[in-house]
Amino acid sequence: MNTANTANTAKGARARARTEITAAIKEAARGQLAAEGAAKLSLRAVARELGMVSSALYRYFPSRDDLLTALIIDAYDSLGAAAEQAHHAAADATPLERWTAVCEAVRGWALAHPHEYALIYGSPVPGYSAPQTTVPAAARVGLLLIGIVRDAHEQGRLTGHALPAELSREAERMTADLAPDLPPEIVTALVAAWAQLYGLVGFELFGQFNRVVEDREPFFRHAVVRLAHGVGLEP
Amino acid sequence: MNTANTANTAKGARARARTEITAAIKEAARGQLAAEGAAKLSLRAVARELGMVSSALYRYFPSRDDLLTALIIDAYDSLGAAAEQAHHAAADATPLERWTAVCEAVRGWALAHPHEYALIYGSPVPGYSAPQTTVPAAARVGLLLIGIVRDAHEQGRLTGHALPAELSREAERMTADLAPDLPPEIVTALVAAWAQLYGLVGFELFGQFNRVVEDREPFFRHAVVRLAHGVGLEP
DNA sequence: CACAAAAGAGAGCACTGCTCTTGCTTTGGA
DNA sequence: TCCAAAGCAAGAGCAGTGCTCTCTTTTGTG
Repeated sequence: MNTANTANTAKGARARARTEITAAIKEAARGQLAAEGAAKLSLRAVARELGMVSSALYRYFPSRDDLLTALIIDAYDSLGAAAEQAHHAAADATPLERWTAVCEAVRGWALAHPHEYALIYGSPVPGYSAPQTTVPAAARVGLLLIGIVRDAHEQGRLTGHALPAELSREAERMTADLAPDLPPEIVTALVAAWAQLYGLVGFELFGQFNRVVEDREPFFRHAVVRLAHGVGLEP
Repeated sequence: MNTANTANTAKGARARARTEITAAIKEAARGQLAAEGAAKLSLRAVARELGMVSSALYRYFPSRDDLLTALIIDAYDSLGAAAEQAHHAAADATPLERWTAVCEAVRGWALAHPHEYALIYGSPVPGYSAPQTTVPAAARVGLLLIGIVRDAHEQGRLTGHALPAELSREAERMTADLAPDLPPEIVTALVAAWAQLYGLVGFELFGQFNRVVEDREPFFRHAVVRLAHGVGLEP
């Protein structure tokens, strides 16, 4: 997959055609995904759209689930890129403003790509267990949030809340894994806020807010600011 | 001629058989759901398991999606019942304790019925739009949380946070709909916490916490207490 | 009892993911 | 340059799916 970068032109025409066709397949599949959802993504329909026969597709993706996995990775990357771009555009703002910028970028991307969002943050596909390949792409938004909180911490703009004793071990473990330079209570709150952010987005996207929350943008913005407060970010 | 009874068996044998078979179908479908997930729920397999032919199933459910809808309603009810039972068991405790009891019941039910949880809080099925019939069942947990917060409010154990001006209209609309006796800032925070709760549960269930949060029970408990604080519940 | 309504059985349609075999084209090394 | 090897597309075919239609059997009731 991501091995054909530098040697792209050096490789023969065949290899180039391969990456091109692979991209075309993903493109067509993404189209079906956006139109009908993951459940109705049909290899045969993709093949038809590309003017090939269904069995030819198996030269590029060994199974339907592998195609889905490729789309999942792309979706994570697309979401991560959107979040990073929003963060970059707010680079000079306060940590709280950068936090909300990233969160709103996540929401915006989700609303623009509902089926792709459902693919990565909805129910996992049948027997599929997220391959390790998705991890780096999936981590991008989280890393962004960690970075924002780290900056706030360095600026002395953080106030934590005490942790219960039963959680201290796990909090320290998570801290060592994710951000050893931050206090454990902050890291814990950050991880929870990370999950809660996707709760807000998912509820809006999957219709749970129908007839409950109507004017969602200000609601989301406020919820996300309160989320930041919970992590310790001060205005 | 003989026996104009039908008083004790008001519905007749046929109607009873119908409800029995309907229940058996749902039961078998639930089994497949738990074993393989919603995507692999096959009408034919259900029929096979029951010793009927697939076409006979259509006398009970007009389509596969209708079967799924029935399972969705049952799942909402099962989750709602679990939450209500946990709430009832903690009836004499403080609002904060009742809050955590309900939240932990939701998490426990989700862990015990992952595929059913995915059915109701994961990505919606292809073209399906939640029929209005699911609403009352879906609302049970939310009503429970509203009731807890209302009790806390009556006991004077609530402290709200100011809302931004852009949100005041929507906050008042939601308050009028959901809990006119509560302050709008509380209702807003409550709705957000409701969504965030499912973010926490979903991330654990769908594997987003893998290699991130290991000891999840204390993490969840603490997160849920902080959630309650965010709504204004004091210990 | 007779008759209409309800239920089951079976065949069949259009579709799916996937495999296997058969030819054709490109490629890289001798 | 030539040629075997590898890559690729096509087609047929298998087992499975949701769903519809027709036909037969069962069953409750007038």
